[in-house]
Amino acid sequence: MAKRRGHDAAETDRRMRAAALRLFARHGYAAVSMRRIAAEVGVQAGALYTHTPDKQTLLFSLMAEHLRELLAAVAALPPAQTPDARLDQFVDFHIRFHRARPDAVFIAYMELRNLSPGNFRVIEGLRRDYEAWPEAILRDGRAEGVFVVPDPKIAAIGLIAMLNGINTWYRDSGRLSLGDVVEIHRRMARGIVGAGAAPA
Amino acid sequence: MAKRRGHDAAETDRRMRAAALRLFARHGYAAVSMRRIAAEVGVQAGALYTHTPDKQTLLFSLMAEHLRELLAAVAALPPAQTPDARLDQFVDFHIRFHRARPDAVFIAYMELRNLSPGNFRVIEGLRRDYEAWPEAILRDGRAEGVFVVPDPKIAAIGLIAMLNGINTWYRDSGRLSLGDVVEIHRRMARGIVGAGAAPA
DNA sequence: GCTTGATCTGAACGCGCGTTCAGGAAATTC
DNA sequence: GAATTTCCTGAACGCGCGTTCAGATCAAGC
Repeated sequence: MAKRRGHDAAETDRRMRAAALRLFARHGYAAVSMRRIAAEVGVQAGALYTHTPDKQTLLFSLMAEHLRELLAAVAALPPAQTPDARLDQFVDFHIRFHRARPDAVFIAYMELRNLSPGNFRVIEGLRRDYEAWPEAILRDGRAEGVFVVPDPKIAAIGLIAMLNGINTWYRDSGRLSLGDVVEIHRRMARGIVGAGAAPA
Repeated sequence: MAKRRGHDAAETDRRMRAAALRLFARHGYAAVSMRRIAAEVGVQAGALYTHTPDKQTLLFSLMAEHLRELLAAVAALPPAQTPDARLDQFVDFHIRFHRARPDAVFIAYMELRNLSPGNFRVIEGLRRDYEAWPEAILRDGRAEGVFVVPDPKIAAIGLIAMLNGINTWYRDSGRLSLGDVVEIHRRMARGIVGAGAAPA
């Protein structure tokens, strides 16, 4: 537990990933060089290769980490009973989880085309695993007769697309609080699944 | 009207823009070189600079052209009377217009960060002009008492986000026809605005 | 058929890219 | 306190980048 003076693998690793996340989100994978990431970390470019085999793997691991955290978090939600309650819970969870990680979300959606084919398949699989959660809620709600959803898969994807849009415009300093935004989208989500809006 | 043999400005111009549109959409602005665009056109890289002052302006003009076409098209829609009919019409229009131009749509949403600040402001303005169309429909519907929309601006943005998601998964060879997709999203759009779903 | 003007070629400019690697420095192990 | 291990530096590799420009080519105008 001696004090380290700059040669701490775990710390450099953390810094590298944080810098890459921010820079990839801000400027795009192709536009960010390893030298620039290294400069943010405070090392020379070559030192990064102690912590990642190459730039492509760095991108992939950032995306995979984000999606695995997302899946773990959604799986850890406390059980809710009715489809309505589960939908409300999902909307709240999705908005808040994604709002807390704008850079990772941005990368996970925008940099798919910069993944190698094999890495792309892995990420796509994780994304589909996540989409299965709202889809199951919609399917169950339809089976119980409380939702009217012609196509649960498309409705789930559409719901996620709508919720993801929030990250492009929401600002903490804006007109609406995050709680307002959640409430508005809960209502719209209930509308999408034909659950009938709550009384005004 | 003599037959040209390779030195036709208009033709080269058209080819350059078509190649840039496709390559930017496929690989991203930063990852596509002027040499690669030139190779698709069948000229040397230097020749492109007869047709665009630089790469940045080429990207901007592709985005601006797309958005101006979009605005012209939405303005040319035949008038519809009720808010319900206008919403149905908008959903149908948006889906079909965007489906017909996947590359331009992709670029207009993904390459915003590669625009210079001045160009960015122009494109953002055009996008807001478009968002004003569905927002007006929602606002009018609420004024007439047929829509229940707490926040028309957010609902309009959410609606567009949901509809834009289609382009990421829809394939002509898929399970659903484009007509099916339109119908499903018309229903979900009516749900978002609290218009009550049509009978199953 | 010569001149003009538009269009393209081909080479060049300086620069930054991802990645590698020999060697040095510091912490850890014995 | 010597040996080992871990992490980093600094230089280098070949390559492709956006852009420029002098000169070639060719259709159009007179």
